Amino acid sequence: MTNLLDSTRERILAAAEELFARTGVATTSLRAITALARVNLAAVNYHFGSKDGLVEAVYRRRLEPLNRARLSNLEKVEAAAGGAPPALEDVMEAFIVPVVKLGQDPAQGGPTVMRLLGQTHTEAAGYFRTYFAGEYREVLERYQDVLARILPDLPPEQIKNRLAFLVGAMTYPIAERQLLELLTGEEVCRQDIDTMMKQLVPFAVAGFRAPPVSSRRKRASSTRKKSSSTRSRQ
Amino acid sequence: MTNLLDSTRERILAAAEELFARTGVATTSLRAITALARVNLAAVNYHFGSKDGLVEAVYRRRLEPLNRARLSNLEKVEAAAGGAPPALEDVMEAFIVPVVKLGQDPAQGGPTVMRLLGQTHTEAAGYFRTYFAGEYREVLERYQDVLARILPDLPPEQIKNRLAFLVGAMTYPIAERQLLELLTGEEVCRQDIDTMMKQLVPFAVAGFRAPPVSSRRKRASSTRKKSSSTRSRQ
DNA sequence: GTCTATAGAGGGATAGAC
DNA sequence: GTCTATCCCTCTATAGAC
Repeated sequence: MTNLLDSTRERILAAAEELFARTGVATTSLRAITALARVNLAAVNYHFGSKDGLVEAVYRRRLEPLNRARLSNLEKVEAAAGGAPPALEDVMEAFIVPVVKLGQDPAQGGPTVMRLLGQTHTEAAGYFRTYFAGEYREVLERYQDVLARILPDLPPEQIKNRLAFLVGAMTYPIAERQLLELLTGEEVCRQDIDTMMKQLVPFAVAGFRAPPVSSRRKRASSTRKKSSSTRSRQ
Repeated sequence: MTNLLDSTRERILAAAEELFARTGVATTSLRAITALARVNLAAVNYHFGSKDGLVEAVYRRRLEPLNRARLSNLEKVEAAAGGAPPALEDVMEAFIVPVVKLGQDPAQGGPTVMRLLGQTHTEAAGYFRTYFAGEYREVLERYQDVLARILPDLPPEQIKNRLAFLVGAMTYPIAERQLLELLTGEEVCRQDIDTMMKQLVPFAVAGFRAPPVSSRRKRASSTRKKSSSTRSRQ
């Protein structure tokens, strides 16, 4: 625990995070990392054992506080509600806001981290499924439980699915900001991620409040006329 | 155009798709691809020029029909509505259903393609931004226009953002099925992607119908009491 | 069009001096 | 803890025989 904020260890972590976020883990070499960090190549193996060890350290440094914040936020929301189910909007914010905070605070990584998080799921798969699954799973389970109390008519599987939708809706725009610039004409991304994530809250709240999908029939309830042409072609 | 479905070219495409989907483009070597395809290593460069050429061909083969279907579906929905704005649900289905179809039809790639699509945005970035941007951009713009007519009170930037949320909500669960298994206890993924995507429709419809977020204040309208504790910690 | 053989670059890791 | 030098591996791409 030699913690000069500028120690070799820290410089490596920062450089690796930067490059992983920019071009992905697989395409980033230790040579590129140590060059950017202005540190010797062998230092990575000394401090982290291997490239995999470094990758895990980079992700863990950000994911742990993120998930802790999500859990503690949820506890606070529940406490404030007494025994009653908390407001759905509060729960959504408890989940989403920690990501925004992470991206706003340069000390926690700032905007760079956001892209890193976006790559988490694709990239991380091979590297540290075990750690990742453990940490993340607890968060999802806790949120699932609370959501089940707020939305008693929504079957558990549909709660899980909608949580997956939420994670995707949050991750993708963060990760693919640059791509979205190309695709949508750049104004989208002039706004910061901050704004975007705040707009995600009402979107997600409304999505969760949508009526459950009945399992056998395909949405039979509404009174709209169905334009059958929609279904005819691939 | 030698089109025996089992030509060397096709075998390479199939093997590459399989491996890209499983472990990503960067970590998949031409050696692994040609071994799986039971084809000579040099064949890749003969048929596709380079690894990048192969990557582009693999993605293009799936993305082109997908986006064409989205556009033609949208046209049909608009035609069926006469001059009036079509139903929001029809538009969402026009966008989402082609992905489901793709995943259902083994001839179009089947379940494998779904993971490939999930990696599209992260992976594709470096390879063929140009092609990708052109093709995809048209789709997003057309949907944007229609959505703007359906939801005249929602500012264009918020329509764009919500489209990004939708793409993420669709992409992530598809791409990370295996990860979701670990995280949520496996029942989620016993259901097929088919079911999941159908559940995405009402989620997205409700999300788009959520009231616009006013730009200056942070959601001042609702009558709920706000538990300020949510905001206190990171 | 298909194959073998190999060039040539770049990767991760480590031994051993300091 | 830091550095140099190097080992050994895998990769993409290509030349040239068939």
